Amino acid sequence: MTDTLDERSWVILSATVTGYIRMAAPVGSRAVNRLFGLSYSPATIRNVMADLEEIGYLTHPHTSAGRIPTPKGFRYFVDNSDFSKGALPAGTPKLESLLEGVLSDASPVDLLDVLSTVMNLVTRITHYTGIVMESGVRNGERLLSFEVLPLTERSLLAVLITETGMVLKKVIMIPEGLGAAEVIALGEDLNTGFRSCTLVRIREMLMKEIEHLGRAYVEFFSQVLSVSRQPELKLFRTSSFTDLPEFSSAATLREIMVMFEEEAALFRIFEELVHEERGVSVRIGSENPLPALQPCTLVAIPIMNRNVWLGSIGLIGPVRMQYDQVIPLMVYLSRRLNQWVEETAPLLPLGP
Amino acid sequence: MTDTLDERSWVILSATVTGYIRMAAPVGSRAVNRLFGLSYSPATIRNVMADLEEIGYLTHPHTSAGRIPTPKGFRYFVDNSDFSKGALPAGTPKLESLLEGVLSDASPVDLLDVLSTVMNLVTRITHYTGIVMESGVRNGERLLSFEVLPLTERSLLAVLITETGMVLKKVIMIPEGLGAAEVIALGEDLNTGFRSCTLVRIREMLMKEIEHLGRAYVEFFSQVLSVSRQPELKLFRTSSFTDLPEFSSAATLREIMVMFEEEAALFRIFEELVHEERGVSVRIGSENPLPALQPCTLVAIPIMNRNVWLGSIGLIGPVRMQYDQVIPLMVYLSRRLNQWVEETAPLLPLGP
DNA sequence: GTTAGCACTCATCGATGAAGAGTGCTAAGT
DNA sequence: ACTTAGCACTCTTCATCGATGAGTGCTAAC
Repeated sequence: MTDTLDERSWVILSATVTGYIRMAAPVGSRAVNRLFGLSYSPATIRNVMADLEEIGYLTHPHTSAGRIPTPKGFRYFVDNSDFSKGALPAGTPKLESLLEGVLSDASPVDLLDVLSTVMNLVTRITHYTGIVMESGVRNGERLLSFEVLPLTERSLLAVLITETGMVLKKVIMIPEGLGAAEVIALGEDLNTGFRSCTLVRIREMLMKEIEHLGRAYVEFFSQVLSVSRQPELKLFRTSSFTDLPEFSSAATLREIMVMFEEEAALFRIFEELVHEERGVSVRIGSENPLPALQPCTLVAIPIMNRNVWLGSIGLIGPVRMQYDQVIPLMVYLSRRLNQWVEETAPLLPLGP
Repeated sequence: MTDTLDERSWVILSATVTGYIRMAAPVGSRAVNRLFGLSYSPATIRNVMADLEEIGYLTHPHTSAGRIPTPKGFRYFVDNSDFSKGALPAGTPKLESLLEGVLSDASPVDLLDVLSTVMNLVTRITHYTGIVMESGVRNGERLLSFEVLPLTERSLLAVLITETGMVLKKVIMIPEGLGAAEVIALGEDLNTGFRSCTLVRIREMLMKEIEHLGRAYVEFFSQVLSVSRQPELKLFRTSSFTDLPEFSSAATLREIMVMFEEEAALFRIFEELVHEERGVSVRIGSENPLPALQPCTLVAIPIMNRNVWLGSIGLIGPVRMQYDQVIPLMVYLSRRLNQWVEETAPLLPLGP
């Protein structure tokens, strides 16, 4: 499958892909010849293109049109290009200095905010849609503080803070047969008793305790146990697709918009990517699971702190994405953000 | 301006508007006559329509087309219709029971979540775009708890909880010349000293104190003072516009998508609406400030607790919105949600 | 093995014209 | 005086047609 192309074929494939990225339209033999000043004549290029089409790297919308790279063609292009010295998108130096500013007085405790700010900037530069995701509850985290506060006559507010600064809150109805003061005292016991235990461990221990206690206590504890935190997802510049000719029809735009509303599906994608790759993931066209993502490329990186997944950021654009700019940019972001997290984040647990 | 129409004109205006809402296309005299079984002949209707056009309630895309209501026409229609006994949209009974379920075991402490759940349901029924907004810091709120917790060697986490259950958190760098323990003790003083003072008051008092204290202390306090909370905004089913013929062009869709990314502008709109009206606000077409909102109608209600604005919810749809369904629905939601908040919310402050 | 030449294909675009919906006016009806 | 039927007229929509031009694939010459 992954045949290695000879030099000439590679040059022509590469030129076709680059041309298509630039023009957003099928590129013909003549265009490849002229645009890239190749020494091969259009006729030769045509022959090579026909070969490339046979291996499945290029297609033909119709007889008299130029060639379009297939996802497979893009994949070969991405895998075999050396982007390391590629020019970052215009505005990157500015981004870098802004990024340093953002990171210097922020803490990973506010990860979602920081990543949002970053992707906001990034989408301004790249003109693709940005995604920021923060993973949900991380059960391995340790308890930093647990507090129960009076809210109304019948309810209390339980606030649970983990060592990474995650704040979980939950309104607790005062169980029948218990007074507010009693419940608060109970909360204080919990706070002192379980401090710096992991959340899973606390749950386990509470489960055991529950048997020995009365009904009312059980009710209180089970309410406490249900404190959780949903993963969060934010999108930036979803309107970027409206600028692209291949998404100029209302129908395709509709597909995209509907897809962006399926937060659960998007979340799953990032979850899967994290299990597969730790660096920059590139999913081109049909490599994406969602139908609506098939005309798109997703470039994503996870944000990790010592093997614990905190969240991810990604860019979604057309298949003819400016890989030469986006990939180096994401490599850079991955390195910088993960370094920042490791350096400034509160300690994370080692075991589960 | 607000001429009162005679019976016949009103019937015909009303039929035209209703017809246009239903057909999404200019409606002609014949259609009005047939569709609504009016006793006036097409010719008469034509005459009346010409009159209505002269007063500015209807327009003409071109000579041989039917009539379209102007925003002014819609406004008259909305103001003079009695929607009170109008049928709620299909699925409303189900919504009501779901709503009761949601409200029964939720607290206004999680207002954003609750409103999000509600609007998620509502947008499923109405097929319009939903907006949920939670207002930001409410300085009049009283302090319920303030806690400083160790996070890393050089930083602490300050967690501030207000009486409405809002949790504000902020990472505080340990000021030079102070130890972590000292800072934590300082936080505890603050907690006991200022409990149940309003946030503004606390800020005022801290400002005064600051003068008497050393550099390091000042630094700590000023970090604490900067704790704040941004307003939040969520959109639901923005793709609803893709189903409407009047937004079927990619260009108009683009406008809509870009507008929905302008969170600040949307926020401002809700802020202004709250100052103007306490019930259901209806902004039709050109009555909206944003250019991109001109082909839209916004129906919004604020969520209040004793004159304190907690947030808003709204529906955005085409100008030819199903007012007869949406308005009663929003009236109902306004009543039910505000009642719920007043009944179950933690006490809110009276003065500033 | 490479390239020039040429016939052929096919999408795009503008012009043309028929169809159809709806108006506005006039004149007749009540 | 108000209402309605009739009819010419307007203007959009849609399909058809043909010209245009880009680009290919093949063949034959280099």
